[in-house]
Amino acid sequence: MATIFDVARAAQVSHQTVSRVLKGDPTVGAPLRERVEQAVRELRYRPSAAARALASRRTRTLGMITVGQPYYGPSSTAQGFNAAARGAGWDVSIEALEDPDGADLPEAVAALRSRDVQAVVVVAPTPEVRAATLQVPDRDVPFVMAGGGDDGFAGVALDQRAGAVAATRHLTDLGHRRVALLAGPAHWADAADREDGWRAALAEAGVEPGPLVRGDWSAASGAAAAEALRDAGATAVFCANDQMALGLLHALHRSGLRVPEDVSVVGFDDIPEAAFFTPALTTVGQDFAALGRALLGEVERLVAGGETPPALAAPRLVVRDSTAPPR
Amino acid sequence: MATIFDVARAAQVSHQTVSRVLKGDPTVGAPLRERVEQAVRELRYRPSAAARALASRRTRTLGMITVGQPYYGPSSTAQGFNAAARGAGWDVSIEALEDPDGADLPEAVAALRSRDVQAVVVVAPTPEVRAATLQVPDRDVPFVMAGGGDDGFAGVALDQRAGAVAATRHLTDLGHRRVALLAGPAHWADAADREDGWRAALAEAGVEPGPLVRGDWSAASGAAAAEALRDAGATAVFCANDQMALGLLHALHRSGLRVPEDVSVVGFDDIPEAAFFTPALTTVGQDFAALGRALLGEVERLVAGGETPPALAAPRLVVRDSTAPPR
DNA sequence: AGCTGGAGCCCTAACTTCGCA
DNA sequence: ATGCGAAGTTAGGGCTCCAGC
Repeated sequence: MATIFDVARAAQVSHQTVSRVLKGDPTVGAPLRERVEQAVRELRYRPSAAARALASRRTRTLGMITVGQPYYGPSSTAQGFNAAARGAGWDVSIEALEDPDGADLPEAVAALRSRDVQAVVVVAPTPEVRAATLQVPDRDVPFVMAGGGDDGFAGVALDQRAGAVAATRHLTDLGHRRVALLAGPAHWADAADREDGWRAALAEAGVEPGPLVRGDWSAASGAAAAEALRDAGATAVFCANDQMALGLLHALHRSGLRVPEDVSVVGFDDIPEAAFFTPALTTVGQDFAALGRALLGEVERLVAGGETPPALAAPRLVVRDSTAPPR
Repeated sequence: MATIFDVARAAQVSHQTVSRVLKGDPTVGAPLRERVEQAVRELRYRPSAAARALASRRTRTLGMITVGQPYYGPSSTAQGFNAAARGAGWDVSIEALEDPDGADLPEAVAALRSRDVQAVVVVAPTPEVRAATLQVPDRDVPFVMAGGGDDGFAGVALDQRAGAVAATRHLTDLGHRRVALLAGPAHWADAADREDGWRAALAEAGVEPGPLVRGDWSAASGAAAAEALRDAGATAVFCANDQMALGLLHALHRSGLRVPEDVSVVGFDDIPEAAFFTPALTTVGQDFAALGRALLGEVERLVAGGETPPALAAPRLVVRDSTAPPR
């Protein structure tokens, strides 16, 4: 590969001038700039990221840690973050954890650190991974959590609470007085926010909170919750994500209960498949790509001291066929 | 940060000895090795990846390009690849393309090249992205395609054809004589393999191929295909992925046809939700994590000249409730 | 065999020099 | 002289590799 000196020789300038042209320094005169740019093109010169990092002590690299199953939300968030980062000239180094308990987190963080990433973004952090992250010695770069910061972490999250309020209010507006929550796992920030919203909307409507059953985000856990929900006499169930709603729909169908005639069901996330559930799922749509971009905004704020990223749009209710007034 | 010289001083050896200990060189004597290891621990020394890359001209970094929607299969494959790569000491730099037509591919490849990645893995390459990849000038590192190589690319794929044969044979064994294919998009390697398997199994059973309708992997396209499939009188449909099967189930239900009584449906992939479709979907399970590991194996073979990775386990049929003998 | 020393990888940052109003 | 804009020069950054001892 050509080096910066080869380019300098070809353009008959010093290597420093080449460096200046590369970074768009305006103090380089037009004629020299031309010559350098042409030499770069002719030699197909690409600067070496390694040498740059070594000399400048900045790697222009961010670390991204993903956790758990490849669900739609986290995957979309990661993708949005990625695209935004590339657009801003960042390189993204990824570490996919296999263990939701975070057993492989130290190893992953070590790998990112030896890469000298300038910040780390954690997507879909389980409570265990959050805790493990706190244990990391010498956290000398910013960590940003997708899905809400706390415990001394920065974080960015969509307004889950507002989404949950919209979903629950939709049910009370339909006349439901026994509105259950099929919640996400305890200690997850996302799950807690959705639970808060559910409680708030019910309080506002003057309705006692219905039964609360906890799942683990999976369709299987949604199916497993069906019996308890039915026994508790819920006429409507707000599910903390679409997968659990799918499992619930499945189990209700099996037990002979009809949706929405016997029970109304609302999901959360609006995964692309939700419109094709049977019946089509009423759910809450979220803009994960925007969340990804916001994560990058927060990272840049922490790294370079930019301004606070603009607030994210609130999730919006998408009404389909799985909700109706109670009988 | 501590440098290798700091460690050398603390351990009273030369920096070169430290380097040897770090890479596990057996020519270092036990006492020195001890001293060095202790100094490393005490100083919390981590080698600088940038300096290493610069000096050794090897970055120990792989590029991964992902394309399109975050579907379960590709996401799982990416995750498996990632975990395997970290285990083998590779760093993975990721580029998520937003445009399935590959408009942002050159930019992504340029980013990876300036990072001096030693190989590039492309997950879920659309035909457009394959084509765009061929246009990349100076492809000086190996490119490995997940989902089958050709056009001068290396590739690793699960045996889609065998899976498709199993799915189709299951339907003919049940007595179906009019077995349709809800195919993936034209020109996708995966789609073609599944189509081949369908044809082969039908030929073997002495059954004329039923209608073939093409979708785009999405549930929406599966729903859109329902009418054409019904009009063609198919009693069974093999869908090239689970999402399209979901859309089909949904549309069939709406039009009053019952599954499996009126039509049998088989999917492909066995996404975690498939067991909770209504009815539970008979489908073909694939080990995406193994595919991810095999991708890494192929990369290492190309980079270091290792042995050919072992063959992947064949996909296996998972029979649930969406298939039955024709009436 | 077991260890040390120095050169070199490719850049950037800081300083220096040059030329001209 | 004075100052400033536009270039060049030098010194590392932290490691591996290749002689040497």
